[in-house]
Amino acid sequence: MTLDTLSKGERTRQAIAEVAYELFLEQGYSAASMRRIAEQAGLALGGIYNHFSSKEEIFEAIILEKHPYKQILPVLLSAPGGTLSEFVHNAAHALVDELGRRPDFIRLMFIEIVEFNSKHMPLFFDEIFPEFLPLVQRFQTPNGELRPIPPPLLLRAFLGMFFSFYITELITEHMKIPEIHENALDSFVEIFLHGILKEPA
Amino acid sequence: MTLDTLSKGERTRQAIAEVAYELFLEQGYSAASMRRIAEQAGLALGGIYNHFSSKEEIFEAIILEKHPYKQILPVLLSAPGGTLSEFVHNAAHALVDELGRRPDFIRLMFIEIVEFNSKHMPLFFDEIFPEFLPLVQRFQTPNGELRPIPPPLLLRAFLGMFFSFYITELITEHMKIPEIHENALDSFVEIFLHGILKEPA
DNA sequence: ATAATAAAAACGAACGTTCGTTCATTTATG
DNA sequence: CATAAATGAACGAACGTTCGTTTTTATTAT
Repeated sequence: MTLDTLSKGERTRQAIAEVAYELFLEQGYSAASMRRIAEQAGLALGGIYNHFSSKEEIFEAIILEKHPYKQILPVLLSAPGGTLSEFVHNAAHALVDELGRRPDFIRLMFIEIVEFNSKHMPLFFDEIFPEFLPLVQRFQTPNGELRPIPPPLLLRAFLGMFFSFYITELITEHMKIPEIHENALDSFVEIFLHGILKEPA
Repeated sequence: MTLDTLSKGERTRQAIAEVAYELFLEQGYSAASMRRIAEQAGLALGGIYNHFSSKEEIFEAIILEKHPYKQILPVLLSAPGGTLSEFVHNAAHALVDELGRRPDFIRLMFIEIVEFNSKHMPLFFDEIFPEFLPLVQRFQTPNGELRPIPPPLLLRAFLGMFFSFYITELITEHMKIPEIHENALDSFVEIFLHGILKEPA
């Protein structure tokens, strides 16, 4: 996985993807040109096509690798918490913190929605969701405190809930009314827990 | 304001804006071409430039006219409610309902963020916020129940809070866990009221 | 009303760029 | 030495915008 063990081709491919990622974030998909990607990646225009068959294929590779859900996975996997309630609380805070540290992430979602009408999302969900499932299964014991909700649903609810919370913060961050936001995340956690637990926490 | 009283020029201008609005929503800003706008608006390519000096000027006109905040204004202005709490409750529900009826609105915001990095937003806020202020002033009496918060802040908090709630719903709507969402809006209302009132409702 | 007239609007070809992609060729790699 | 990678010119298409011209509109004088 280090630089030396990678073939020349693989290194170039990653350089292209990395540069394209930055340009897509800066300018959007259409406005970021193949010529500029090639230039910044340090190779000729035509050379890109030895590694990707089209511009959209570059974008698809980036979506799979850099989507916020993918970036957030290790953060959630390492969130502490003995009980389910503790874990949800910690995982939610860890997720929102991490997203706050990397506001660029969310733009990739926006770009996909605007320029592709979410057409890559089914593929993405199929690829990424299995990686999240161990999180859920950890607490899904036969007589546990969890209501019998299918794991994919649980997962989508969690991600949707706290991803949306982050977007909330993003939009309202410049409004500077701390009283309103101070405990908002914990309110979200409460609402979510109330939805998935047999007995209220 | 009827069709007859409008000059030919004004009618064409509106037709262009209307068609461009739909195309921008469908394809994004860059991908929607001037030729296609002209074609669908029923005039020649060059004719557009008798009414708009550039493609971006069309987008700016659309932002001012079709931005969700603008569309939501009359809905809020006509929301009933004797007390502030009642009004906030009704206004929040009216806003979320109206947005739910028109999911296209939110795409315009996404497009602006992705393709223009929010560069039109300051202009937009200056144009649109004064129109909202009567809403706030209605309840800002010297010894009222409202904490002394500057009206623009109050306004931004309200719009941010319930706009974000709508986005939440948008993202999680296909997840189908009704238990979680049933009373979520009222939870938002509670949180918001707790933030702006001297005494809890 | 009708005709004259100046202004507004529509036309469509053309401009210069830039786009994503291809390809024959050369260079570098393993 | 065979294969992978890089080259850069070239392709056709599409882009936003301009411009000289024609047509339509709205206003004025008859």
